[in-house]
Amino acid sequence: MTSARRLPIGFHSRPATEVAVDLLGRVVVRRLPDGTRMAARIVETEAYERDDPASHAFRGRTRRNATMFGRPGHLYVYFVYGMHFCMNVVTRGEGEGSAVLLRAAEPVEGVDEMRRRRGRHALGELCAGPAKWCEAFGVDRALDGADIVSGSEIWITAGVPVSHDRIVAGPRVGIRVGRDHPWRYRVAGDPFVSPSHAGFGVSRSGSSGPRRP
DNA sequence: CATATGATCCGCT
DNA sequence: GCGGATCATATGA
Repeated sequence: MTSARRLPIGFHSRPATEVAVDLLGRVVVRRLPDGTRMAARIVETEAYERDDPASHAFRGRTRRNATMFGRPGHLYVYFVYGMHFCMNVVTRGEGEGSAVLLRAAEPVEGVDEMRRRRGRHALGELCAGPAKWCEAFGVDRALDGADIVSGSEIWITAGVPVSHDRIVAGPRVGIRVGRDHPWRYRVAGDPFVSPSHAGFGVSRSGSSGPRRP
């Protein structure tokens, strides 16, 4: 059965690649100011490590990425493409600039609220992508820096971890550098992952298929 | 101050 | 498969 126990600070205080794998199967819970609850099971993540040229933190601390350099166990939310938000979990330790991007999830609670916010009905289109998920959950700039270990706006419960033999890894998407690292993780065969891109997935012709973490 | 671009999504072809 | 939407951020003049 699913555990509703909240993940402790020690869970987040590890390398982003480790946390990204371990987050699969966990459940993100969102509580709106009016008390409405939403929850979704994580099926896809990406790790952004220290000294990682693809990371927002690579060129040092700025106002935008300041949360990434703060304490682990907090939410880093950023705005992209003039219209979208994406959310990350800060990992490792304060000042390190590591984080895990939450990319896709299976809706498990508050589905009607998600549908209202997304303007879409299909379950598989509510949280299948980082910006879609943020829209469904009502996550925006106001949640940048939120404490997910002890806060009451958004947190993560233990859920049911996914065994390593059911996890596949591939290159991250939407980046121009750092493609050599297979730091995008997903639950193998899960219908709620984000749409596949070139270079990731068994359906593509041979060259760079999925790998174990 | 000016400008290029992005850890995306959606609709159209 | 492709391009438009739409603007904060970063970087260079």
